[in-house]
Amino acid sequence: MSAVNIQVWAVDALGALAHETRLAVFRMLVTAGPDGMIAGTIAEQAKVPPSTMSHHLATLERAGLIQAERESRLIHYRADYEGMSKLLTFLMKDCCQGAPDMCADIFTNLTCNG
Amino acid sequence: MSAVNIQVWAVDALGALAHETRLAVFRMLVTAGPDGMIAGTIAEQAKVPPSTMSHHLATLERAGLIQAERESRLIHYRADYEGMSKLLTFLMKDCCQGAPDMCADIFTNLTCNG
DNA sequence: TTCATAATTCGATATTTCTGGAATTATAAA
DNA sequence: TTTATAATTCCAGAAATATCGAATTATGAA
Repeated sequence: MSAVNIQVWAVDALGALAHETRLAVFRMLVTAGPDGMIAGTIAEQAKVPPSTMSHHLATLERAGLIQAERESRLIHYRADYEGMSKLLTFLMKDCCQGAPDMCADIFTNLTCNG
Repeated sequence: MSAVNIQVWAVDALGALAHETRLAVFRMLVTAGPDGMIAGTIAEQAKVPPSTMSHHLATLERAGLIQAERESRLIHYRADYEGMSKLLTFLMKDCCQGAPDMCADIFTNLTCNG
């Protein structure tokens, strides 16, 4: 996941998020924090059949945006903060180069309390 | 573009970027700065036929990530910094809520000179 | 073992997206 | 008006994604 061209990976990660259900799930897991959520609960909350959700979760996991961990019969999914961070960093790098003004604007608007 | 649910728009914007050629074009335009680039040049640089590129440019424009402006026979495309900023802000909002630690990390790593 | 539960993988269809040559539109020069 | 250039839109086939019931795997309890 790290030897390959980062842009190729970014396309994958963006594609994983470019879906109504998957984006909702990802946001759900990010706000759920480190404990994450159980597969079944995720499917239920998103109102999607388990088998469909399983595909979506696999897509997000392959893209390095979430992580799975089995605990007996349940599987916990949690956001992969490193992947998330990597994607955001990648997206921002170029603006900084090409349009530092706007980059500054973004930083101004983005505080954890705003 | 602003009355509709922002998550719906985000899915669209992410989808627009989730393509090797389109992501490359978008980055090209971001680094090109406010002058932007001409459609033909973009197609040439990306090694893609004009008609194919036209579709991709339209996709990015519909998603609010780039803007087009005709100047006689040429059409200039430039990055839409507002759209970009909106997308990044949207993606970050949740992490701040769910994982302020990581959010802080991202901010630390992201400076226009790093 | 046998049964029950949680989740995934299989398989087959439906839908969406991608691609690029041909035709068309927009603009300007001869 | 005629010709040329830049770009888009049309169209149709190819490729990739999405969906979800049924079958399967993994785990634990009776």
